[in-house]
Amino acid sequence: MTARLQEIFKRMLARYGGQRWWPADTPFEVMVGAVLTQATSWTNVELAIARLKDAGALSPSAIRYLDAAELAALIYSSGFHNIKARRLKALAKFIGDAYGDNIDAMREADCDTLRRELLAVSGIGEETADAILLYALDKPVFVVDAYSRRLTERLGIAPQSQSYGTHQRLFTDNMPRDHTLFAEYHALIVEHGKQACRKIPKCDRCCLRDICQTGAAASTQSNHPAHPAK
DNA sequence: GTCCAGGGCCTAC
DNA sequence: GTAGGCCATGGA
Repeated sequence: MTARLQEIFKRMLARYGGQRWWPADTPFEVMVGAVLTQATSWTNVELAIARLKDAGALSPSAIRYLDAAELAALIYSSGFHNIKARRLKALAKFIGDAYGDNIDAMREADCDTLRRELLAVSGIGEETADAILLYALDKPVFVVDAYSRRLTERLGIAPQSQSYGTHQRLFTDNMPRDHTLFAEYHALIVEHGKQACRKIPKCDRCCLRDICQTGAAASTQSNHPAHPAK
């Protein structure tokens, strides 16, 4: 499995180049983006982050200070604005209460402990917590999302229905525990998903088409159904 | 007009 | 424990 995962990484890197995620100026901006992108396309999130920046609201204290309705208005474009406003305030409160708004202190904290703390924050689930740990705090955790589930299912590596932890261990147990590698791998999976895995005709240009179980190549060789909707 | 997007929470069963 | 509903906008 290790060699297979490395081959997949190598091909995507050659095809798409280094992604150098996450697109943000500060670790806290990464955290905000991780919450806002829940079930939302990144373009909508960018609009919301730009408005938060303009309002000078991209710090834990500013988020705490803002009225929930004001915050919801600023992040309107990201969808679920009322819920996400509550989630951002809960996250900002946690950072203030537990770490005194000191992001460096969070970075130095024990990874497992911090993950448990983040999961206890309302609105932070496993994927969001891991995105924060990996991209904002340089912790070596792998982010499992819809893209990685879709990819591993199509490559016949793992069924999409696997639990989050099982899916995550597929990568963490078979790859060097390096946050830079995990960040790049996940970013490449997302880029690959956007460019090559969403529409069947694009499979012709997919760098993984010869090992894909459900792609165009596979479906022309058998009666295998084309890509599942999600 | 319809579908989907870099989830998570809550409720019912 | 798990399936389903809900939260919601913007782009394709």
